[in-house]
Amino acid sequence: MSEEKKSLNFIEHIIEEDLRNGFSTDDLRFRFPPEPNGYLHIGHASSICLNFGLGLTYNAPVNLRFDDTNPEKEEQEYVDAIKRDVSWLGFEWNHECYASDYFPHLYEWAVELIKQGKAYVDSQSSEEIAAQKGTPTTPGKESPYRNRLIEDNLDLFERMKNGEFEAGDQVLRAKIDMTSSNMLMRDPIMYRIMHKYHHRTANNWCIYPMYDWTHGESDYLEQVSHSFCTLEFAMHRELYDWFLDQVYDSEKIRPKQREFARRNLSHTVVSKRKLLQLVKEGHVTAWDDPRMPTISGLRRRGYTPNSIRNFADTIGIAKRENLIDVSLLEFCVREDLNKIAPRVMGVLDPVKVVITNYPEDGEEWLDAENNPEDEVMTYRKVPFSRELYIEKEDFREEANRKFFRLKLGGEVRLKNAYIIKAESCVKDENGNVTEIHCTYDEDSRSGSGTEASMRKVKGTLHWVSVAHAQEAEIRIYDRLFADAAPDSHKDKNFLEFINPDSLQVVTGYVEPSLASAKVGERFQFQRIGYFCVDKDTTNDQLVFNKTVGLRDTWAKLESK
RNA sequence: UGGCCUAUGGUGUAAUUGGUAACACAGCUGAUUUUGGUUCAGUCGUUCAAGGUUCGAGUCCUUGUAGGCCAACCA
Repeated sequence: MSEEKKSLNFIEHIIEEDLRNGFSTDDLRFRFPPEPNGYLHIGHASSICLNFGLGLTYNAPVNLRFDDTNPEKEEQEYVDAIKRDVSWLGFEWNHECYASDYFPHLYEWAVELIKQGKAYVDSQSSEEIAAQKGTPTTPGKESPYRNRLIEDNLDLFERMKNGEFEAGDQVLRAKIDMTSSNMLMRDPIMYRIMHKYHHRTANNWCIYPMYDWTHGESDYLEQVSHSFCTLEFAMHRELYDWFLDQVYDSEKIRPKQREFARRNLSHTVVSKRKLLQLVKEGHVTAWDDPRMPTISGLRRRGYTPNSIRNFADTIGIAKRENLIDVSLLEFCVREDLNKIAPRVMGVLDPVKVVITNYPEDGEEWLDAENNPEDEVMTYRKVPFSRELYIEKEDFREEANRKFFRLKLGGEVRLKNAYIIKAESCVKDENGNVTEIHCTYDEDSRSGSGTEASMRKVKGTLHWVSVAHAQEAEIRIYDRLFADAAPDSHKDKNFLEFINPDSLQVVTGYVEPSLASAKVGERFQFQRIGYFCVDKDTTNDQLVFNKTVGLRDTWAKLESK
C-alpha cells in the first residue's frame, strides 16, 4: 500500500512553516475552547476535528477549555453535554480547563496593567461609553476618566472586586487608542461587574473578565502554541496580541491566533443562538431532536462518529464563505453505515399479501444475510408464512416494464425467500388495494440451490410475516428547513423557512429479530434506508429514527 | 468616508509555493447485483475582471468588481 501524499490546508501550512523556522514539535499544543452556553453542532465538529486532529498528527496535547466568563448564559448542563459530545466523537483531551480557573491570575495581571498606567476604571454608563466609541469610519473620544490617578484606579478596581458597586457602575478598560481604525482597540473593556452566580466559582467573584482579556491569556497560561478560531475574530487578533504583549515572557511559548471560516450546512442553521431559539420556542423537541444539526441530534438520528469525522475531513478548512450541501453529510453516513449496519427487513407502509398455495398454518424460518459487505457472511432466521406485509408502493395492478416490482400476472423475488406471482387483488369501496393474492413457486427458495431458485427475476422485495411482525413506531425525518440557507435572507426570519413536514411518524412492521434491539443500535432496513433505535423505546414500544434513506435511483427516474 | 478578510466546476477543497488545474460530492451513461443499495467503468464541467512582470501566472504586482466581518459591560 503506497501512502498518498496528503495535501495540507492553510492551517497545516502555517504549522509546517513554523516547524521549518525552528519551532519545536514538542512545543506544539492546541485547544478546543467552547463557551458552555449551548450544545455543540456540526460546525463545532469541524473545529474539534481540526484541533484534535492536529493533536493526533503531531502527537501534541489538546486541551478542552471552557470559555466560561459570562455567568449569565453559561450552565453546567452545557459543560456536561460538550464533554459527552467531544468524547463521543472519539477524541481525548489532555487537560480539562476552565477560563474561570484563571480568574485570580487574570486579576493580578489586571492590577499590574493598572500600575503600568495601561488600564483604568471608567465610571461612565455603558451608553456614555458607547457614544464615545465612534463608528467604523469616525474615531472615538477619550473618556473623562481615562487619566485617573493610578492609586485611584487601584482602589476603585479593588472595590469593584469587593462588591462595593452595582452592576454597570464601573468597568475596567485597557488604555490603548480611541482613534484606532480597529474599534476593538478603542479602550476595550476588560472587566465588568456582575452579581451573578457562576457554575464553577459560585459567588466568589462579582467582576468577570471579558473574552478578549481572557482568551489570549488563557492560551498563554496553558502554553497553547496555535489558537484557531473563526473568521469573525480576525479583528480581535490585534487586541489578542496587545494583551499578550503586556504579560509575555520571551522564555515562554507565545500563542498565535489564526482564523478560519466557519462551516455552513445547507438546509439548517449553525448558530447556537438560533438553535436555542428552535428549542425554546418548541419548533423541535430538544437540543438532541434528530432534526437538529447538533452533535447530540445527529447521534440520536443514528449518525456515527466516524461519519462525522470523515465529513469534517472531506469539507476541509479554508477562509472563504461556504455553504456545504447536506447531501455530502448524507453521503458520509451512508458510506459508513453501508459497511457496518446489519440488514433487516421492515415494512413502513404495509399492504397484505396472501400466498394462496402456501399451507394455512405453514411456517418456515429462512436464512437471511446479515450484511453482504462483511467478509464472512453470517445469517439470521426470519419467519415466512402464508400472509405477509409488503410496501404498498411495491405493487401496481399494471405498470410498464420499467417497474420492476410486483404487478398482476408478474413475478417478483421475496428477499431471502421465494419467487411469487401476483394473481389478483382485493380492493375496498374506495378502490384501494387491501390484499394481494399471490402464488409462490415452492422450488424457488433462496439458497436452496434448485434450478428454480436460480431463476432471474427483475425485482426483489422486502417483506415481513404478518403473524410474526413486530410493530414499531418509525420516525421519518426530512430537512428542518425548506430553504438551503434559511438565515441568509436579510428581510426574512429564518423561522419562516421551517419545513412543516420535517417529522412524519408512522407505524411499521419489522422482523421479529428486532424485538431485542437496543437503544442506539443501527440497522439498514433493506431497500429503504438506515434506522436506529431511539431512546424513547420502551419494553412494549419499539421506536426507530430514520437516519437517512438509501440512494434511490428509482425515485429519481419516477420524478422525471 | 475607514479598516480587515475572501474570490478555483453546481457544491466543498487541493495544486510539490511561478511549471500539464486535480480530488470528493452532486448530475448524467452503461455494466454487475436475490437491496432500483453496494461495487465497477465512463461522462459533463473550473481559476471574478482588466492590465502588468515572466519563456511560463490559479499562484507575484497594480487597479477594479463582488461578497463577508467590525460601533455587545456576548463569545
